[in-house]
Amino acid sequence: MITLSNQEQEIGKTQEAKSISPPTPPLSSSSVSSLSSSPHSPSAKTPKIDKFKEEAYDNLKVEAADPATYSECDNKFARFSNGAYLSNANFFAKKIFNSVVPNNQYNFHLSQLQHEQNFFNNQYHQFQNQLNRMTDHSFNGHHQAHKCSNSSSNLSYSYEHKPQINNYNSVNTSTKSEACQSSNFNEMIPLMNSGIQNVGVLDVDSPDVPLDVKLGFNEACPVCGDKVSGFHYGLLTCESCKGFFKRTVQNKKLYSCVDKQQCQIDKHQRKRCAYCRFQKCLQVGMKLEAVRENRVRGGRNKFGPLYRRSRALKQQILKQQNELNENTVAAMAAAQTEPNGVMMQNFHQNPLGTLNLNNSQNTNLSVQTENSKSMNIKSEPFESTFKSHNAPSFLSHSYEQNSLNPAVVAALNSANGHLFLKNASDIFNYSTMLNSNLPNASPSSSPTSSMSSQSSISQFQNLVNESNVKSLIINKFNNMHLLQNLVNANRSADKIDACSNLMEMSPSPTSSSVCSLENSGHYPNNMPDVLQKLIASDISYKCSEESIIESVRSFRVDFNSKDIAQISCALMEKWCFLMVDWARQSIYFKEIKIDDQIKLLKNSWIDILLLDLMWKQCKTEFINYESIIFINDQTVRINSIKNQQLNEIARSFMRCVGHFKSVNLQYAEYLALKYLVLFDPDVIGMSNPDHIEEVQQYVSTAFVEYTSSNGNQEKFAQLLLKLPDIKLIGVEIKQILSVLDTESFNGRLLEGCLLGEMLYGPSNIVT
DNA sequence: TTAGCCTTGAAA
DNA sequence: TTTCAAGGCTAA
Repeated sequence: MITLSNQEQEIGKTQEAKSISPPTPPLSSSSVSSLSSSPHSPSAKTPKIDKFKEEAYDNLKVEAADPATYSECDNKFARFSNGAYLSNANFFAKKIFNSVVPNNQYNFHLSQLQHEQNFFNNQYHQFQNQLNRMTDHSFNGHHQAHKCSNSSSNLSYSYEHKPQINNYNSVNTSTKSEACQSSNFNEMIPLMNSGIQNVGVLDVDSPDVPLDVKLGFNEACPVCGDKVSGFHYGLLTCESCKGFFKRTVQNKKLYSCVDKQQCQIDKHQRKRCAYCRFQKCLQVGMKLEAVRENRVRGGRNKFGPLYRRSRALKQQILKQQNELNENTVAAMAAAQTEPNGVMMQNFHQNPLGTLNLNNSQNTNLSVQTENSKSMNIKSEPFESTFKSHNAPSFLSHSYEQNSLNPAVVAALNSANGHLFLKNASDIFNYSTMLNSNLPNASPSSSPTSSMSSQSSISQFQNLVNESNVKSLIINKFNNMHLLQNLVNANRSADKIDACSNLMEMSPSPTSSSVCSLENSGHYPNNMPDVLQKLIASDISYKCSEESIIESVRSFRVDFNSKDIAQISCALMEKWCFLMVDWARQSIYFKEIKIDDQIKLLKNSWIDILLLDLMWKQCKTEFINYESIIFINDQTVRINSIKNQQLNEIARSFMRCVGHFKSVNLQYAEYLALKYLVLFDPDVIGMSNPDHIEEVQQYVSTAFVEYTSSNGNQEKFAQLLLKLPDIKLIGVEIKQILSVLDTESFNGRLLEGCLLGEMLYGPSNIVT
């Protein structure tokens, strides 16, 4: 039993930082402490913030499900005997989200710890950012003075039997400007890029190719860019970052940044700020739990499957690069025979890369893993990918033991939305202003509608109050300069014609109908240029999609089958490829750098899949909310899903669908939602986040303009409010996949798969 | 404190 | 037996 009393909180609060001067003063901007958390007392902060924090700390009580398994707990991490950690960020987040667990006692099943941690860390990061913004805006810079140490003082609790301080607070400010060259990101390049950007001339089988090149060890360290020396603490890093990470964790070091926690970390400047360096280590995915508490030397750790998967991917990539190179050479040779280089151009647009899914052509890749097992990847039939596993029944195994994640329920039911109402109402105001300024504003923007607008504000705020998470995500769109963009927006009149309402009159446009719309060039006369472009870009994908869907029709999802895990993952794998293929040919997206594409997709893949599936339901004229139509056109009754967690997810999913139906979600709006989800400028490590934000603004501006001009000024906000729900469903699904893979398949279910790479790559912490 | 090299030892 | 990711050592 671990109880945090007020007295103990005070212990944590009053301990003073012990700063040690760095060895090279001119370079150093960090101080280090091995004991304390914060040089600033809480009283130095603003009353409002303190009050909020007190509420968050109040009555915090943590109870391990099985005290015997609990081995260590300090002020930042509870460490359990199985090596799992639960950070105080999670405790904090649970409190913030007003956990539904009775009596504020949190019971943790060890198997859930790590999966919950990812979710809560993300929520915590977002909350911390909100807190910073709120403080910055509301208290005129008071917070700024303590910003670097605030992350320590926020969470300085201690526990009764081990009151030592150990701060691994992973709060971080997005370092948008620096290129984050994650090895795992690089791994995906050939998976998605069948163009010629990454062509390398490499004979994998040649004895002349050094082993390090074969295994990808010639890559840059994701932390500092130095040469990678091997897998260390979860991913490929250089020797120095390995050592730095080890020293920091083993010696429980505390760092602080004297600047803005945004120091650039590269090979030459990595010594300058230990705080930012360690934050970056965590950010790119180095694993605290890989540092051994007992310092036992030698042997291997539990990340074997992760490393195996990474290696298998590298092997696959090298092979693909090789094949791609052959294709490129062939295409270039062919292009030389064409007077105008037409073939080369076509190759760019629709290359016959190894993973081209624009048609139903099957691509078989045989990958030799390190243990010499031959593995079929991205091939058809998909059963072959998973056939070797004797899986226990999906329904009868681990998931039956796990109830719906209480934290997710808590997040949904949180009553703390008032903290962010300002942001939400800002969006509403934007929407209203836009509407009133539109040249073809709808009647609802007339003076008589202002009162209804006021009541709508209340309604809108009530909606926002439903969930903290909703507000957090809404806030991501808050800073978009919608009005300014609207003013600048080009609304081309030349594409408007009398057949304008054709698309809107079709609540369920089929691929063929959409194609015909595109071919005829007819769009609703109030449809902004940007949305027209989104549709036009989507057309080619949708036209080819039918053949792909046809190829997955053979998958029959039976929740009572013992092979449900394999089949479901195979279907999702295929679906992922479809989605990646869609993104690759999408306007705006195809123009950005491959590395950035990868990061964006890894950040939003599950949300995009969900939006696609929701749209599939919406297209159904007579929708049955008791059934879900899968991507393979199979209809599954929700009642037939006996697993409670999956059943709940399915119902949450259909509630979103119901909402979309009720507001009459249109094709263009569905596309706009996908783009808003995909183009997230807060994804860490983007080479040009400003451009991503710019695209997001284009789309959101057009979105607002369009819905407003259709007389529904609230629709944009209403649709936006569903994104957090979709995000949460995605989190749950990813959690299920992850637990299933690790617990039932020892990490082999998704090994070497795109799905696995999407799931397990370093998290893109959204700030 | 850093970072390159060495030793260790469980898993493959 | 080999591999390789841990921790240890130590010159800078």
